[in-house]
Amino acid sequence: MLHDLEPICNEIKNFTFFKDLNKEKILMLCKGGQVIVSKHRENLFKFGEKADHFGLVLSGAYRLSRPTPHGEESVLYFSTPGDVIAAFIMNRPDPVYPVTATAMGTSRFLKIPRVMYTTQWMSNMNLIMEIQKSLSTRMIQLQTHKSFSGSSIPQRIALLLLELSGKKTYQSLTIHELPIPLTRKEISDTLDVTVESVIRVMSQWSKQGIITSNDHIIQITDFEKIKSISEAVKG
Amino acid sequence: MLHDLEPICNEIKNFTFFKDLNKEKILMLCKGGQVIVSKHRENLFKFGEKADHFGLVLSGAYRLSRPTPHGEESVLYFSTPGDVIAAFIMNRPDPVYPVTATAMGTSRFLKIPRVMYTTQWMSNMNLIMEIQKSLSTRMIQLQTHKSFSGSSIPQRIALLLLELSGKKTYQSLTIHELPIPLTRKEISDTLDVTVESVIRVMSQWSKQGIITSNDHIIQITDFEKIKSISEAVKG
DNA sequence: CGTAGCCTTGAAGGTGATCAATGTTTGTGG
DNA sequence: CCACAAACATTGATCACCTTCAAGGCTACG
Repeated sequence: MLHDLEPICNEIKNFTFFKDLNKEKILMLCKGGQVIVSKHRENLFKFGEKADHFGLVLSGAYRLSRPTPHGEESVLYFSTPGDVIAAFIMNRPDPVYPVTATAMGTSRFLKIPRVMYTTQWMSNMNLIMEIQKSLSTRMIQLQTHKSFSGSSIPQRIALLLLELSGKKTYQSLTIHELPIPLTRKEISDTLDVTVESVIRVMSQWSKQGIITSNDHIIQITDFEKIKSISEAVKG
Repeated sequence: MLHDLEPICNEIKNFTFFKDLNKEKILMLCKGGQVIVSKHRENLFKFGEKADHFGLVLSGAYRLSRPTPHGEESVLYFSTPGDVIAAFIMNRPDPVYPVTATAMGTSRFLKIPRVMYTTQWMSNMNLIMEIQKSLSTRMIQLQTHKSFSGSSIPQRIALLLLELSGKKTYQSLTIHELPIPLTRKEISDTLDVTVESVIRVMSQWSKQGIITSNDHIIQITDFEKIKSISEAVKG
């Protein structure tokens, strides 16, 4: 079992969570781990299911969402490589997944049994700090989204694009490309509005040359314009 | 200094966070702590300020909110006695408060220096688990709110009342009284809608005898009705 | 006793949802 | 490799819900 993880070890040792750890320690933390390859739109786990694993995004991306009362999906987060998923509920009494995790394109995930968290992970001070840091970042992000929920749809889309473009590693001076391929539906589910509304705004922007989109890859071509829209105050 | 905390010790030793700790240990954790008495509408700290303290709600309640782009306040959480506030950002590099904390009526707060968190609190496994549990609860609650943001205002108010009534300790069979006195404005700021909308819905309910409110104390008199409104699916 | 915070009601208007129809792309199995 | 289904994108028309604006009353408190 441990030998299966050897190649993975090299892949993950540069992730923030493991930055100061040696190979042996990493193998300890991931003991019993298993690499899952997800096809596009395939679920890793679903909202409400018994949560007996947590894990690490290796490649691709996963969309974390929840069903709404109307049968829609409310997207809460886009997880990219290096993100730890579902860890923070592992020390609850009888945990269930608070979200559905769906692959966006072919993606890979290192699935780790729950006990590893409560025993190995929790006894590592550095790791605890990192987990709490990433948790607080997510929390603050959610709160930011909430505080913008009263804004107009164009403003909220602009803010989302800026937020996501900040995730990217490489930054060209003029063109900002989002690191994740996004459908209009995914954007609308993130903002909890209808697809039609998102399309109306974004096709307008496309015509005006503010953004470009090709095969779900969105580029911000007029960064300043998007920024000013995101900052607009009505009244 | 330590002697000042002696009486506080008895007050807090029954809070969930300290349930399995003896007096000495509690005094260790709260060393350097200081009791703050807040008047109604007084701020403990403000969004964006340098965060060098965290702490514990002793009595009363504090409303945690953030400013919105329109100059409104977006209420994120109501903290009641026993809640730990601002702890989860203490191990960030250069922390600022992610919310404003405002007293709702006269309230008391035990303010603890940041270093206590990174040194004492973080080295206590039980405490870490409790912190993570409460953090994940708050996180899930925020996510739940988000997923309901597409629902109608009556439905969202109903859900909020049910959620808050669940916080109460004593449960009469028929009448459910909210543990926190709430203004319509606070409700509207929690749901990020206008006061007028909230008033229109709630005065309707008052007339129909579904709820009663007196001096900001809200009682749910027809629990089943509120429940059915909260579960309504349009279409 | 005046101001500040909260509650209330009404009228008008707009933003975004809903519904419907159609085109495009992607993926799958015969 | 084609046919068909499924997911995604687009556009227009209609309308409800909620915001906005305005005006007034109530209560608490310095």
